[in-house]
Amino acid sequence: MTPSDSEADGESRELDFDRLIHEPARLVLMSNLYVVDEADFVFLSRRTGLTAGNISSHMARLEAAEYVTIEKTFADKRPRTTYALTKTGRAAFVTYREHVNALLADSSADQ
Amino acid sequence: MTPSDSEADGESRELDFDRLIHEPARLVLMSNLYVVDEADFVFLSRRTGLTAGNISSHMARLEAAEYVTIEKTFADKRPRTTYALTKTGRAAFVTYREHVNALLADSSADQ
DNA sequence: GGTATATAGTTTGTAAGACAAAGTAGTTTG
DNA sequence: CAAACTACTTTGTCTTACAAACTATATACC
Repeated sequence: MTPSDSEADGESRELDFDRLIHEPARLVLMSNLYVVDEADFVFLSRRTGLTAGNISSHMARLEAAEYVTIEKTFADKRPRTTYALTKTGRAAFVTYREHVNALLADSSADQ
Repeated sequence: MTPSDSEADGESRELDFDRLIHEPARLVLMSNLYVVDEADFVFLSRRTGLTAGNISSHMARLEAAEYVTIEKTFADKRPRTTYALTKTGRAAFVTYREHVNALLADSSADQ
């Protein structure tokens, strides 16, 4: 059987949501960025509890996908890295949220 | 920096949700199982579009975690594998859904 | 001045695991 | 009786998330 065989049915609960966002660490980072205009490294680190290495590498992947912009400046002679969602990133996040909600919505009809 | 440094702040958007459920394939399988009492292999295959191999291996992992039960019988001389959520699995799914909703909820306050 | 400590990150090594492809076991069809 | 189909399970590979190690600069201590 191949996955494309599923075209046959009309209303399958699909699993085609954005893996880049779905990954927990990035999901937390993106949901934090979504509610603000921008956030810096130290803030996100304190806020999420993610290690420095993970923030760095996950943000690099999000930047590669053009979901976030990374800006490096200096504040008080110290490096300061500021992250922000791009329009693409915002749109992708909204779409992702819709996918998740659609999947979880009808499972919360009962309870 | 270690992750435990984050204990300091009061209200961080945490990322401690159940990876076993979070994985897309398993999330789809579990959300399908959640709304019914039980479902068989063929039904889930058609419904989700997942390949046989993936259903098999993911269900094995869910069984190992005692989130689902796997029952093998014969129907019309053919093997028939039936899956169902356990109480533990149901509870874990509810908790997972709450975690996700909590994370995504305040990001949908604006829009 | 030099060396220890802190801050703000990036790079790297490894171990886990998701996926498709290949394999197994039995059944039906030509 | 062999080819094809059904209903799965096992295996091999490739990705990737994570922590640990590293880099670079700044400040504090002696």
